[in-house]
Amino acid sequence: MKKITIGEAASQSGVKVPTVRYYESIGLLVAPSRSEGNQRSFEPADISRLAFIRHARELGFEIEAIRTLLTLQDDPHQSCASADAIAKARLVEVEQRIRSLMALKAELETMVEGCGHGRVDQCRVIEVLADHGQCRHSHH
Amino acid sequence: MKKITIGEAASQSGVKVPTVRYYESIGLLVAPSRSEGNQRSFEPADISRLAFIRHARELGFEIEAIRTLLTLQDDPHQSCASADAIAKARLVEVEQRIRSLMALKAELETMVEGCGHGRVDQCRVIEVLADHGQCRHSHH
DNA sequence: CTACATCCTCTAGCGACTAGAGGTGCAAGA
DNA sequence: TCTTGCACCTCTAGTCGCTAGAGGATGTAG
Repeated sequence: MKKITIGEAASQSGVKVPTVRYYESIGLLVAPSRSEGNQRSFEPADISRLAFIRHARELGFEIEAIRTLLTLQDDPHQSCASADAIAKARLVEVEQRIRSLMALKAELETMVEGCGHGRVDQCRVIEVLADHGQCRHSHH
Repeated sequence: MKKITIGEAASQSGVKVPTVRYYESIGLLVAPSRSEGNQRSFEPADISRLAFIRHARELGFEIEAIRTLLTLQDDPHQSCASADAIAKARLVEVEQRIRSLMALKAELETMVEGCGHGRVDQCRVIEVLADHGQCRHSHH
């Protein structure tokens, strides 16, 4: 077996070197074997696992959710109901976040459009911030 | 003058009590006078300031941006160009975040729809996570 | 053999709070 | 007046998911 250094594992998976060590430290990655000089020696499966983690992080899953997803992946005979539930929960979160950000966007646009670029005492940005009652959406 | 306790200031501004103390500790709020028994005694202007901060935080402005906005508010004769720039920058951030979340949403929907609710080895959720190449959008 | 990149561990820091310990102040009811 | 009990005080440490830096060891190319 060829030895994969942490640097190679990092560049191949797209996870940074300190982050790889961090994932090992929190038990998301099984501690790899070491070389004579105490350097980590990864295997191809570790790189897949790192790529999995990275992708899940990019999709906004939390570390604990990823931990669950990884244990599911490790035992392919289990029902995928948990994986499904985690993904669905994440979808709901994302949808809520989008709605909330759309409301924010509308608010910010009003602020920016209304700004006459004059002095602060006529500035709509400051004014709206100071008075929530001027918002069109009350629930952000 | 009537004395406003931290609890009243908190409930009237919608900022939590420990958060009010936190804002004072980082200098976002001028330290209020104290009662004989060393308890904070706020004034109405402090409540407006807290409400301003809260509103700005809800709109996603960072503390340092809020610090700038507050100094602008304190001096109404200044140009509001800075306030305008801060709000515009925040608007751009929000727009980017929305685009990114829309891509995520699409990805998550594909995952969830494709899940046959069977066993993990056929689960599309796990499969897509393991292989970024299956994504429709490469740039999340 | 000498550079120099990469690796190692460990601690501390980021932002914006939040939680808890351990103690004091104050107002209202018995 | 006393007591109950909530609200207040300070201080430290924890949250999440890394990231940065110190100070030293290892590995490789010329």
